[in-house]
Amino acid sequence: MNKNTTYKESSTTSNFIKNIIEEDIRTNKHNGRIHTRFPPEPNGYLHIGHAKAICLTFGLAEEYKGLCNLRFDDTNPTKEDVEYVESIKEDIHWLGFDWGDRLYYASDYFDILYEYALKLIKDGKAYVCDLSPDEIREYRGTLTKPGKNSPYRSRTVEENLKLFEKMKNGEFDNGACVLRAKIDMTSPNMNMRDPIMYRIIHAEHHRTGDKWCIYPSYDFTHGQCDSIEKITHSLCDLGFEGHRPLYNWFIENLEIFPSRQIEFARLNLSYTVLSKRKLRELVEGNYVSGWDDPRMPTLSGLRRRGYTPESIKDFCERIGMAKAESLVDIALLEHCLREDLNKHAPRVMAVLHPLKIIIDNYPEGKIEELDAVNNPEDSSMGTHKVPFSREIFIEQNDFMENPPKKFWRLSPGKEVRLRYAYFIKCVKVMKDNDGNVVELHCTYDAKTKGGNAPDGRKVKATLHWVSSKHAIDAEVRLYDRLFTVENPLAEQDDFKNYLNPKSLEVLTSCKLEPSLTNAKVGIHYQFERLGYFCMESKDSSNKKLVFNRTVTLRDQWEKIQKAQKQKK
RNA sequence: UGGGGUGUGGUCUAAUGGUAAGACAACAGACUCUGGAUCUGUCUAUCGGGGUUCAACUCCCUGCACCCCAGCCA
Repeated sequence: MNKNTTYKESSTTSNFIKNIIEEDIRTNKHNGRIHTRFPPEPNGYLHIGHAKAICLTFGLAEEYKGLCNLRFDDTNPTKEDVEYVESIKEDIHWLGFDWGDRLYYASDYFDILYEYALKLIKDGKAYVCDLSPDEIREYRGTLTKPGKNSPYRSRTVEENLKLFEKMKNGEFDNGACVLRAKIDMTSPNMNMRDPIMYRIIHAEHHRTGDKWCIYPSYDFTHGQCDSIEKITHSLCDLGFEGHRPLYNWFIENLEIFPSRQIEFARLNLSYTVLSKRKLRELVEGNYVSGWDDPRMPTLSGLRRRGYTPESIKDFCERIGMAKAESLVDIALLEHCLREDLNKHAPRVMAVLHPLKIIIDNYPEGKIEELDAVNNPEDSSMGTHKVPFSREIFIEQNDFMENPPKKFWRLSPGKEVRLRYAYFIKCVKVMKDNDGNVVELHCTYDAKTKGGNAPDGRKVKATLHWVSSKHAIDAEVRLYDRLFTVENPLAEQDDFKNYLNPKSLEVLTSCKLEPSLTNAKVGIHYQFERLGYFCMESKDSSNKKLVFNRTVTLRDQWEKIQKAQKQKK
């Protein structure tokens, strides 16, 4: 069996990057070695768009028995912070990937980069330019007009060497001059018009402290770091397509290991934004509670919301990998989540909008312990007990005094099943002075214990419930999509105008079945008939239980209702 | 109007000259002690126009549309 066949068997869907890799393996490029890297800048939190890149780079390494490095791209001390380094590491681990002993920083290579710069200067391929930022922009030309050479372009090697030395030694102020590559000011590719290699920034770096006051630009850093680490396939987003000629130029002129840059389309997700800048705007403007607000598409937000790493990885696999820009339906993410949670989440009963029921013919003071299945998808998860008594809560919307067509739940005179308990029939509706239903009186059929009638009669609906005397109180936070429109950034005005005002609804008088006393952060529950929920990791306490709704269950009834409304 | 990219059902992705496939969504039905899950079925696609070929999503020509590039950000 050849290698090719092996890989085809282990891979799921193919994509253009895997095709390239398999061709490289076939032709024995780099002796068949595959080495990728994930290169975040530590200036913000990772989001699900990064998860796509993480799954790609780490996933490819796993699939082709290669390696993937984690390398922080920390070339701009004014924008980066250690806080972000830690969160990024945590998020990658949470997703289930590991970089082993290959944790690197671009700043690890500042000395080598400096030597590289010296080499280009000595080869007459780089020069110190004293033009001001404005002048540089002016000399660069425009998209349709070629640029013109800087008057400093023809400085001698010796002069450049001396000036660059002075730059390094801190003899100039910020912005006084820069080191530029001498390429071609008339290139139709703006990136090749003598790009900046080094700029002066008198600032403390989170790793190198005050050792440097000149810092290499992205272009003069990234490819060389890839090369130093012998990265074979350097994957980045489409935004860097135009930088590839420059990436290659530095590698060729420095005569170093030829890493290959390949670009793919970044992820866009409907009803949210995936841009660090925009997310930061939401955080700093207090539109959300922080980077890890459960409504945020950040990995920390999704984690707190109750998303599982498995569901996110599955999603990243299913969206595929291509160069066409696209907007993925968030429904796919939710599908992956439900699929995972359905298989693994234990079922419990909770009433979010309680309506009290008194079962008139059930003995006062009597308590029964009923068996409830933990997960119908997985019998090995066993059962647990739920207490039943004369007074219970059901969901307010499980009762309607004047039910429309297809409403199968409780209404006056109608019989329904209480999950795992009995059939009950509504005999009386109690209202307050305003006509609101405040309490129901029902009767139960003792022969239907466990939920089946010996005479074989059927009921159309099964309701979840909680015994009022045993219920535990909790706050439940219901989340909905962050924005009201599919693509907030495509709107004419500010994307923040499309924030969903109902993205968070807090319910304070919810009733949970008593087994939830033992709930823990990190366990995902299904509240039957409602959705998947998890304990709030920051705000929940013994005094005040707080749960987050991760995602609702699919709801046919909601669809029917919408259809009925539209008919009217 | 310089350069670099991208166009496949409503959405995302396959097919690398040989039956246009899968997933999500939608719709219909079956089943169900969750109106969940599961199962079955249905709908809808190669940007346009030429050409090469027995055969084109694929190759050629030509239009069109959309995206990216003029930071001392990455």
